[in-house]
Amino acid sequence: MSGKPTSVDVAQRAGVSQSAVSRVFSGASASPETARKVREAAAALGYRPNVLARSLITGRSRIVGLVVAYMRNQFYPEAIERLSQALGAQGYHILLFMVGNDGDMGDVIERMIDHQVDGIVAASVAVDAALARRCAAAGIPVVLFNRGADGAGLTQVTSANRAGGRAVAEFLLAGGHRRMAQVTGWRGATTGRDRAEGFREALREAGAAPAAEADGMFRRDAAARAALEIWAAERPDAIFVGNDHMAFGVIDALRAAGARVPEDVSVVGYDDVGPASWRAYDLTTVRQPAARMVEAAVGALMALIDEPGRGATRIEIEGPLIVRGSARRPAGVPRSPQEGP
Amino acid sequence: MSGKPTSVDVAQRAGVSQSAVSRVFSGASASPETARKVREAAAALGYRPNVLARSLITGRSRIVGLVVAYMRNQFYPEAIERLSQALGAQGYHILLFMVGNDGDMGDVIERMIDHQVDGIVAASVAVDAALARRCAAAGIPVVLFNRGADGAGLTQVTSANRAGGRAVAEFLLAGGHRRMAQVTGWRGATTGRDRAEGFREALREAGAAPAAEADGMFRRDAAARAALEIWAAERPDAIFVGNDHMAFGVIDALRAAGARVPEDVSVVGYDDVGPASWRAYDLTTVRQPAARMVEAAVGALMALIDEPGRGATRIEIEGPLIVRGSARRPAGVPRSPQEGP
DNA sequence: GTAAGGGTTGCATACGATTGCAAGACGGAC
DNA sequence: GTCCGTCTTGCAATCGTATGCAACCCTTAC
Repeated sequence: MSGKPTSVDVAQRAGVSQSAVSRVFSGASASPETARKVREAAAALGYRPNVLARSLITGRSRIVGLVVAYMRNQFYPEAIERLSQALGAQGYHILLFMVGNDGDMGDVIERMIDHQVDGIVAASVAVDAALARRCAAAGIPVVLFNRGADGAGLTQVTSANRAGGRAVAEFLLAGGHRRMAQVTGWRGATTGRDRAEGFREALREAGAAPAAEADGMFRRDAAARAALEIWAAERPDAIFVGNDHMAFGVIDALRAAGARVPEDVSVVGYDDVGPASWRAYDLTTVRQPAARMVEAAVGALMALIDEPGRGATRIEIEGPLIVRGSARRPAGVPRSPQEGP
Repeated sequence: MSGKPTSVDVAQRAGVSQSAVSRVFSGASASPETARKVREAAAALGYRPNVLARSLITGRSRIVGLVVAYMRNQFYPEAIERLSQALGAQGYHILLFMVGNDGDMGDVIERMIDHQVDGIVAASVAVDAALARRCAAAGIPVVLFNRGADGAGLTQVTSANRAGGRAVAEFLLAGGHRRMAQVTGWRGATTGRDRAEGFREALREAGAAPAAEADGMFRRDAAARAALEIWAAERPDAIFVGNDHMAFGVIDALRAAGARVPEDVSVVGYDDVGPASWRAYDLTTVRQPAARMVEAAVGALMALIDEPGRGATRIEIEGPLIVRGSARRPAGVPRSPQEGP
């Protein structure tokens, strides 16, 4: 009784067995009378169940591992904030892992398994088939967030990236653009690829093709450089950038080169992170509905935890094109109404 | 042997006792011969020690709880990224908690204690004396990051906020500004208060005083509104904003009101987050050296974990004023050299 | 009055590791 | 050859909780 009180201490004080205490706190059946005595004793002693001991025996930790790669893209802090809330509401906690872009993902997975996490959310991180197998072998469900995986057969939640890319192309076409380039997200990521392909596809259907393409690697500086080269070489009248984070860099670089946005060149992004609505950028972009994506991801993860045999699902959440001032608008298309305070 | 292999399985296969396996993996002494046999058997079986069982008995989880309030200020994602690395290097993992600004901090602390975290890092979160006592009673050291606490007697790591505020005032004075206002960080936070006081102090010593003051609450929109009111009423020639996150909003608002930055009004921020160096803002600001602050915080936490009796320390890390284009420069003062790629 | 049945309760064991203790092994000094 | 000290090693207890099993109570139906 010197350190933290245990269930035994509570049992003694309440005049019941240790099992009774356990049952009261784990929700198993107990008579109202017993429950009352136990709760009173527990309150008097300041008892709280030891989650480690509980996890050790039940095999469930009520912890989910969260892997994130690149926090400088504002989309992820925003998503993490929401994930934290959604998982918290389900009684889960977050064990956070950050990996470099080329991350030693294997080690991270191993450490998550060590901690007996009940599930894993991998945000914008590559999980290959081998890692997926390790998790499956350990009985730990995985949900990919904002990234797909090719052969791994994992559940994934993304926005409707292809449709988003198409929407951008159609918007630019309708706006009378003729020489449309794109600085794509990293080609090694489904997210980047799908957006780019949707864009290309819609152009093709209109009998057009991108005036230029370059891989921005999801990195601001790389994207800015690529955009400058394209600007110098091709003088496009629009550039579709694979995400907002890169688009800010592209706009800065274009302006530094003397180009006016959108008078000389339209720029469209993807994500609709906070700064996209800031006056300095006023970015036309495709919104990724973080709230709904998180909701779906958590829902899918809970389903997998409850029913391990369940097959993989691919969830795509559609998001609207948010029309602001960084791209010339087709006649009759108004700015999107501003949201929030 | 059906599920995950345990130390008993390894022991059997290696022909040694279970204790021997434990000793090999917990770094206790063992003969080279035994160690070899154990490692081989473990490798063959794919054994990894169960950290829950280990924590249960040792009382140390090698997990630190991280509490964060406001991820929209880029400083925190950046800091978290570094914290993750620094703690990882020490063999610690992060259990992440996000709280609203008015957060139910009590609940969070309780849940951290439940998980037997070895330490807590509270980033920009208010920890009052009562909560501090709870942690002390549970034997869990706490380090405040980027925020001080008044009566709680906790170890804290901040930048030299008062000195930073002074530096801004001196820089603006030297630049010939005459009507200097400030939009402070939240007055309820030491960080916001100290910066504001340093600023005021330096003005006073020069025989001046702020032309206007308002509390920006560390929130972008509140700061922007406050700045607009000040601009309309006082026409200051400079505004010191309590952090970069608010400063971006202030600049956007001023420009929207037709003011040119810095020709009509200089704006200076605090933090030097990533976007401060972006062309659209090109913000003169006081750098908070996140790397060194994190290093200090982790160092302090490790010291407290190793030596629980240790008294509280207050660490202040000095950061330079980064001179860019958002504020008129004194003659002869060059822009700060650009860092990084 | 007795049997059946549902709901509570306590006993004892299990989860998978760490660690104090005592016994064994080995080497060196005398 | 004996004695002592150091290094290994196994035994067994321990961390704090969950849970199967059996005993028990009480109610209801016959």
